Amino acid sequence: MTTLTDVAKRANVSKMTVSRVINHPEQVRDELKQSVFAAMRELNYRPNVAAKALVNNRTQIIKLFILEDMDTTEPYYMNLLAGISKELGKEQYSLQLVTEHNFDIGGCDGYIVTGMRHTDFEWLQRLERPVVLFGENRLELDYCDTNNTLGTQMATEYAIKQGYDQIEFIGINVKEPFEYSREAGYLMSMQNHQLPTMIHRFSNHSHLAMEYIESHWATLKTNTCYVCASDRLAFGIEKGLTIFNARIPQDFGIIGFDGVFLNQVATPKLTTVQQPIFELGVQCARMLLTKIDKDGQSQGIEQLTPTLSIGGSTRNDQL
Amino acid sequence: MTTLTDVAKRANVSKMTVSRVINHPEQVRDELKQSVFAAMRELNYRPNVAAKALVNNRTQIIKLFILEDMDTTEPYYMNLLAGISKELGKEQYSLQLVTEHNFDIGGCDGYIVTGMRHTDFEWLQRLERPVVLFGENRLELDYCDTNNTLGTQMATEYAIKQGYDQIEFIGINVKEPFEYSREAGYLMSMQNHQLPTMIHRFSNHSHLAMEYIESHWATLKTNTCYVCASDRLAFGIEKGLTIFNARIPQDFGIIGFDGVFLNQVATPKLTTVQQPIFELGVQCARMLLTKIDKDGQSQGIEQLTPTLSIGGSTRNDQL
DNA sequence: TTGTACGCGTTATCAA
DNA sequence: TTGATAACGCGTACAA
Repeated sequence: MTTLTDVAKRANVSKMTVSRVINHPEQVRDELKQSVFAAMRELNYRPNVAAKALVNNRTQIIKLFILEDMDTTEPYYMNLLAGISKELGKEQYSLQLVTEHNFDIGGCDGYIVTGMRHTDFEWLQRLERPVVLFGENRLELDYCDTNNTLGTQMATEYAIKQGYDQIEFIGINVKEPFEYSREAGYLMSMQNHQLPTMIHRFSNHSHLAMEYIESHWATLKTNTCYVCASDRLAFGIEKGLTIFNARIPQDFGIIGFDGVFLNQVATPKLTTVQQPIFELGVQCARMLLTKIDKDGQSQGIEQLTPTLSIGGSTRNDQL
Repeated sequence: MTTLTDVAKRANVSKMTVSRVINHPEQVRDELKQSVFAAMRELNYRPNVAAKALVNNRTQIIKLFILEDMDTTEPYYMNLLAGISKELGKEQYSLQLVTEHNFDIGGCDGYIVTGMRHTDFEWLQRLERPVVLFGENRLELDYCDTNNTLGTQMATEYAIKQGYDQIEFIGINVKEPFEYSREAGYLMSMQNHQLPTMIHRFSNHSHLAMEYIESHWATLKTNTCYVCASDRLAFGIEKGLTIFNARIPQDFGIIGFDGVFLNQVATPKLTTVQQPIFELGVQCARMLLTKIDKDGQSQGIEQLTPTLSIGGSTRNDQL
């Protein structure tokens, strides 16, 4: 294993110069810098993370809190994790998962928290390291999320453009910001077009949406499009409609929200507001690293733009 | 932050004694041990992972290679990760994900590899740290996996017991050990009962299984049970049968394999061979940590027993 | 059984 | 702009 000292000898400088080349390159003459770089390359130098962590009083560890019951949101997370991990890796950080299974102790340099409900606010505030949330909040905490309002606006506008007569919103009955934002997007678009609104809410389980369709089939009007707050609900709506052999997308349209996995296995595939989950992971990590670097200074919020992924559950050209 | 030295002072011993209490407790008198423990508790001592890593020439990092395309297997992995992470946490290890997105460099103490195909064998062998695979292999590499053969035996026996006349296997057309083992379980059970066997194979996509049913509907015999090598295929079979309003489970039975997510969203819910994914994660990590501890010594294999999760896609009492 | 001295690889401080 | 030194917290080797 090559160390700083090895590189220093090879380049005929002190090890401090090598260290500076890495951490404060502006303090070193270009000439020296070049020969140090050369030495590092020749010796295939890799900094020792542990030594660095020790002297900086850091752990090089980020904890990821997953506060929601994992079974309900699973398909989602691997992409997030991949994004986070990619970004953390760049600065030699590694990851510890904290779930319901191991609410453990042990140091870290910062936290990424997903699935926060407002009841978590209190203990979150007591964390002694920088925190970045994945998911909207209205508590002045730094976060990254999809632009939820924009997402449902895109969905609603698309439904309108495709000529559906009624456009109804199938929401999740939680009192959380992401849901308010999604409903707001729907309401704004509808009001802009002076269309009447209708919102139904269920817990985020496909069978509840399916049962709603089953029990209300007689009263449903054709040429309705359901804009849903999640793919789970959209999936349930689609299954419900399929039971009655409803014509999708001709007589009923369905648009989901998430765009991870479930939209793909549905038949027909769901048109859905696709969240840029991987990029959100990258951004979360990026924001947290910056925050750590700046001694916990607030980093504000970051809202990424979703894309509307067109599937077979909506008409895709105007009548 | 309390250090070894702080604890030592409080307990009126040298810091080496404290260190020994942690790493070689058998070398310390009970009396001293007690007072050291007391001091650690009072001062809320937490070992400094970086310092430990530095002196031991370790990184306290485990890399998790996910070799398959993440989109195809997603729902699966979070449970695995949770299990791995829980076990690693106990010994202050943290995790780095290596996926198609970041095939990065950087040291670690060991590897967990999932989704290995036989073509990966060569470069895997060149890894310079202990490796444990998640998933069967026949290359003498240490691994943890579900007992795949037992799983399909359980499924097949159950189908027989429920009185289905034909029992056919829907396999994945990959030449990998886990698939051979699953097919073997089916074949063994069928032969034990002197029943005729039938195997179909598809890539692991639900729509392929669905299309199979669609195109062969006319020739299908009622009272057939499909034992599938994955929930994806089972899900496709079920969708295909549903198109024709086939009566499930009365006229057709379906049994999947995996038991993560997809079986839950299917209607009716799939009877499936449920893999103990979380526990497999724990075992993988456990095995790897032991292997690291024993200087890379081979740890053999570990096969955990799956459970048959009964859903609505099979009859659940004998005719 | 317990303690002392030293080194692990890095960075900050201060002096040159 | 560069270098010498000390320090981070812990574990090994050796001495007591």
